[in-house]
This record gives sequence, structure tokens and C-alpha cells, in this order.
Amino acid sequence: MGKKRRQFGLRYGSEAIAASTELERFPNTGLFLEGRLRHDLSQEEKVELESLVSRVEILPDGHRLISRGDICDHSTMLIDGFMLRTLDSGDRRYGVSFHVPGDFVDLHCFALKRLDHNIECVGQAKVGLVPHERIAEVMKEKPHLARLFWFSTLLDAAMHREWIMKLEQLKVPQRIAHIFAEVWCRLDMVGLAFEDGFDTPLTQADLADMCGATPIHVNRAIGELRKSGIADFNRGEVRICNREKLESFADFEKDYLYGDGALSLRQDGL
Amino acid sequence: MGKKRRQFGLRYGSEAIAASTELERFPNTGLFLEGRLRHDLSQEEKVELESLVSRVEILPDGHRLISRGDICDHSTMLIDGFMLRTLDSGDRRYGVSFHVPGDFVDLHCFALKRLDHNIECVGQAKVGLVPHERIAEVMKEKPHLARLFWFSTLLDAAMHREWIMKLEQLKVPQRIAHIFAEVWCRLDMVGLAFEDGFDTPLTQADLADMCGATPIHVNRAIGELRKSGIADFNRGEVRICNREKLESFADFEKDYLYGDGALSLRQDGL
DNA sequence: ATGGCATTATAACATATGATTGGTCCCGTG
DNA sequence: CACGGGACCAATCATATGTTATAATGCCAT
Repeated sequence: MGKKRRQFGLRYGSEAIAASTELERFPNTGLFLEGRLRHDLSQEEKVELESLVSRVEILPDGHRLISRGDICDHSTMLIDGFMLRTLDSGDRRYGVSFHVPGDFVDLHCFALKRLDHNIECVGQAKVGLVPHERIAEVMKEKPHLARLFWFSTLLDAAMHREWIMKLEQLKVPQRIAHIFAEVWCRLDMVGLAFEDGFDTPLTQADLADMCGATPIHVNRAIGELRKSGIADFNRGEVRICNREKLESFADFEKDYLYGDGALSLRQDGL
Repeated sequence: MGKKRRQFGLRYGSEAIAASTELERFPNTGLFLEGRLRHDLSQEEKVELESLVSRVEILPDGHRLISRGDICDHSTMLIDGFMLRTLDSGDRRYGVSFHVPGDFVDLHCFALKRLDHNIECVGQAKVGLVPHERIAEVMKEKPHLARLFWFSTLLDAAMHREWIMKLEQLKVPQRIAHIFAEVWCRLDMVGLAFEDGFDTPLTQADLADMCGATPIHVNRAIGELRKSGIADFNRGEVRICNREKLESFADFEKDYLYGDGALSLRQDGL
């Protein structure tokens, strides 16, 4: 799952190092809220969090964690790998968002009970399972941790909103660029990006599902990115030629990720 | 704010009546989760909820409740009127979602602290203000109500996801139809829809912002809906000629609203 | 009532994207 | 090694949408 080219850590260098020691101490949940509000977790809460994971599993490529309408009694922490949230309509699949390690991918199914969408692996994934009774305990007894859980699901909503805006604003080539920029940034936040891009099991067809285009047109768009020296894509190897160019082309402003941008809560905490 | 044509209540008739008596008893929060999980609130919780509202205000058309980046210390219950969540980019405004009475429009800013988007009135609105200290109390002392609060913010995310999918899937005429269908349905859930449509302060330009199109094209699209006998729009009066036609044209499936569809929690509660 | 302004309407042309088709490259399997 | 399938690439034509321009309508303040 992603042979590393180089360690990135341009901007989040210190956190990347922090994250790696966190991962030793908390192998399953060490990346949760990393680059966001992890610093707002007390040592005690980190221990509590890690203890919530009752079982770790390896899931194969394409595995469906949850299908729309399923009732579930546990939630899932993504430890390693990539996942996609999808919706089916007509005979086609649409991607609504994706996940990187550290994401509590279906925490919301605790309060939603039945999910409105599917969650599936892209490539092999390692996950940690958290029984809902344990989350209910947290709700009762650890209001601060509960609030951070809430926060983490609201992060999804903020990312949804940004994507809605981008879908309304951008043509397909720029949408692709935006996806590249966001994945790169989010991987970077958890210390998994390379200096010149990232590796992903996503195919051009997946990208098409994610931005509501045809694979043919996605291919055109990628060709365009390549020709204009912005980024290259080849069998999951995404190489960013020029970060500024990419981000300005895609009109990517990372604030909405609640990392270190204008909306960050790093100073304040929750 | 919306002279009523007729009472709708085709499907939610009983709830509409229930809602009106709820509104007598709980004039500010009586529509919260109406048509969704309101029945899961105990009488005690309803009283608690109503008591959270510290002040009621009337806001003028176009008023900005919150701007992106603002820090806020209270959240807002929409009692009467319509609101839009928007994002600005370039020199244009994009709508990401809208709100109807009963929506706790910015509950999420409790856990997000700074919002990533703006919230503004479309037409005059009546709102109830809830201090964040009170919400923190709820988090500490009323886990079930806290969970319902969480649920209500997750509802937003579910609606975001559906809209993402629709943006990826639908052309502009169908997007407009989908907006009509959703607004109609949501108004109906709180007893505010007419049998043959609804009134709204939205203009064609607003609709354009909401579906990422130009006002000119929105106008074309509305002309198309009119010509094919699906719906009519004139200065905020939306008349639905044929519900089935509208919903099948827009591919509208109301499950994602967590009302009485396949994903409903009405039997189970939370 | 009258002028101004927001809202809605229509037309002609340019561009982005979809649909269809076919081709190439790479990798795992027999 | 031959083969097949998945991923990627490319050209053509049809359609949806943007752009620009212009105008009709209804509302409101003076």
C-alpha cells in the first residue's frame, strides 16, 4: 500500500515526526485528527481512544465496508489505505468523498444508524473497529472527546461543501487538479505525502466517478494537466510538477480542511 | 413571509397538525426535527430545548447571519423564513445548501467554532438564538439530546452528499427540478407546503448560484420545465404541475432526508 | 403617473463535455 | 511464450452550457 518515494514534510514536518511517534504509541488511532485538533486531545483521551478499537482487520481492494441502508453497530477507523464514499444512481456510481489514514470514516453512522451512502476500499485497507456501545459511553462520560468526535464528522460536511462549490465553479480539468491538491494536502497532514506528489490506487475511471465526468474526458483533462506542466498521472502515481501552478489552476484554498489555515482551531482548541 | 395558498399535508398530514400544536407549546423550537426524529424527544427534552433560546430576532432580507471565518458564541434556530449557506470564490457567490423553518442552521458552529461558509437570509427571517454555554451543558448532562443535535448536523452532511451526487449526475434543468422537489418536500415535512407547490423569496439568480449555472441558463431551464408541464416559477411562486413527473425528471428520491423513507429512524429512534 | 431598478425573457455564437469508436500498452495467468 | 483484460490514449461528431447583447415586465419610491 504505497511504497514511499520520499518523505514530504515540507510544511508539516514537525507533525510528521510527531505522528510517527504517535503511531508507535497508538498504532490504530495515532493519526486521528493529526494536523487538525489532535493536539487538543489529552494523553488520557488518546489512551481512551486507542482502547475503543476492539479489532483490527485487513480489507481487500473494492471491499464494501458499508452499503447504503445498512444498520451498523460499530464504526471504523481507517488505519492504512484509501476509501471512497459513493452513491449509486441509474447504473452509475458517483463518488462524494474519499478518505485517507486517520479518518474515522463512518463515525457518523453512530448517530445516523443507517447510512445514506456506501463506503468502499480503493486498494487494500487496514481498519480498526469501534463498537457503538463504546461511543455511547464516550458521549455519556467524556464530553470533550465527544465534542471532538462531533467535530470530526463536521469536517466531512465542510469538505462536502467545498466540493459542492468546486463542482459548481470548476470545469473537469480543474476538478481533477483540485482532487490532486486535496489528496496531496490531506496525505501530507498525516505525514504520508511525498515531496513531489503521492501514490494512490485510484484509476482514471475512479476519478471520473469522483467528478461526475466520463473516463474519456478525465483522460483529456489529465492530458491537459500534463501538457501544461501542472501534474502527471500514471497508474496511480501522481506527480505534481509545480505546486503553485496546481493550486492556482484548481483554485485550491486549504482553509476548509481546518488544518493550519484561516479557520484553524490550533490556538484555541475546543 | 409566505402568504399561504392552501395547506398541503398530503403525506405528512398528521404531523402537520401535530406540528401546529407543537408550535403553540414550543413557539421557537416546535419544528425542530419535525418529520424526522422529533417524536424521539421526550416532553422534558422539548421543554429543555425551548428553554435554550435566549432571544428571538427578526432579520431583514439579505442579512448575513455569519460570515466565513467568524468566531461565534451562539447558534441559531430558524423559526420562520428561508436561509442559504453560501461560499464566495472569485467574484461570484455559490450556494451550497438552504434552510427552512425548524432547521438549527448553524448548530455546527458550536463544534467548528469558525464556520467555513456564510449563512444569509433570503427574505425576512425570524430566528432564535442559543448560547453555546447552554449547548455545552446539554453535551455534559443530556447525552440523548446531544446525540439528536449531532444527528441534526449529520442530516446536513447527508443532504450535501446527495447534492454532490446530483451535481455530478444532472444537467441544469434537472438540477432546478431537484431543488424544487427538495424544497417542497422539506417544507411539507414541517407543514409549510401548499398542495400545488410553495412560495419562496428565491430568484432565478439565486437558483443559478445554487446550481452553478448562469441566470440565463436557469431561465432557459425553467422555460423547459414550464413547456413540458412539470413546474412553473414566477417571482417566487413555485407551482408543481405534476409531482410524479417532477420527481422522476429530477430523479428525486427523498430517502436521504431521513423522513419517512428507507433510511428513516422513526421506528427505532436513537 | 412616472422613472428607475430588479427580475424575467429571448437570440446568436463559442466552448466544454458526452457518446461512440477504436487503438496501445502493460501485467498476470495458463 | 501467447493470450486476455484492465488501464490508458486519441479522433470525430452531437449537445449542454456560457457569453454577450437586447428587451419586456412588474414593483417601488418620488
